[in-house]
Amino acid sequence: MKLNKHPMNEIFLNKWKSQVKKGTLTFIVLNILKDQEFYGYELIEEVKNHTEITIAEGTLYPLMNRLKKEDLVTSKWVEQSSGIPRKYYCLTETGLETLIQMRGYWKKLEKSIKKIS
Amino acid sequence: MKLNKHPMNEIFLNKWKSQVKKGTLTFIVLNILKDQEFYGYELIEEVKNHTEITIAEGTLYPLMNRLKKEDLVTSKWVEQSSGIPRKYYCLTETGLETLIQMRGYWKKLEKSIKKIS
DNA sequence: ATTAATACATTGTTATGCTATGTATTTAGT
DNA sequence: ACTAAATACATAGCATAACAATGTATTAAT
Repeated sequence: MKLNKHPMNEIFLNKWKSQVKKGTLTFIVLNILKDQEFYGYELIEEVKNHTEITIAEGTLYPLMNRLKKEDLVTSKWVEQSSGIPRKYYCLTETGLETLIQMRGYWKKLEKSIKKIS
Repeated sequence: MKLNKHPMNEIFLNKWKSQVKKGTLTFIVLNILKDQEFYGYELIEEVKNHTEITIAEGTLYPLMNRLKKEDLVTSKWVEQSSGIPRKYYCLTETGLETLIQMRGYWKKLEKSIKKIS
C-alpha cells in the first residue's frame, strides 16, 4: 500500500485557478473579439478551444454586461431562421485601446514571472 | 487644443490590474520563497523588484496567513539585535509541490494567451 | 521634536468567478 | 411520442482576494 506522504491540496489549487481567471478572462475574451464578432454561447466554446478554460455561463454573461457598461464592447441581437436569437458582441474603439494597454501589462508580467519561475 | 476622442478608461484598467493580481500574487510569492526565506516586509520589496508590482501590506499579511493555514509555508520569528522582530517565511514540501502544479498551469495559460494576443 | 521608514496586523469595501436555478427552442435517442 | 441533451439567453447568492484605511511599535533622519 502506497502512502501519500505529501497530499496535494487539490482544493487549494482549484481555488487558485479560479482566482487566476479573475481579470484573465476579461483579457482573453477581448483578445478573441479583436478580429471577429461572436455571440455569448459561442464565446464559451472559443475560450475553451483556445485556452482549455471552461467558463460557466454565470461567469460569461455578467462579464459581457460589465464590458458593455464600460463601453468596451457593443452587442446586437441577430434573429435566426430557426432557434433562439443570438446576441453578438463587437469590440469598440475604447475596447481596442484598452486591450492594447492590457497586452503591455500582461507582457511585462509574463516576462517577470518567467524570470522567477 | 488636442481633443481626446477615445478617453482611455484608466479606472477600468486599474481595476483590471487589481483583478489579475488575484492568484498571480500567490504564484509570485511562492516562486520567490522557493530558493530563499524572506520576512513579510522584505517580500513586498522583492515582489516590487522582480515584477514592478506594489503589494499593499493589507494584501501581503492576509495572503501569508492563508498560505500558512494551507500548509504551503511555515513561519518563524527572528529577533533582531535592534528593532522589531521579523517573521520569516519558508516554503514547505506541500508548498513546493503546489508551486510545481501552478507552474504547469501558468505555462499552459501563458502559451494560450500568447497565441491569441 | 517631527517625519519617514521599518515591521507587524486587522477591518470593511469592492469586484469577480462559480453554483444553482430559470426560461425557451431544437435535436438526438429510444 | 417521449425523454434527454444541447443550444442560448439570464439572474441571485456565495466565496474569495486585493486594497484603502487604520492601528501599534521601533529606529533613523532632519
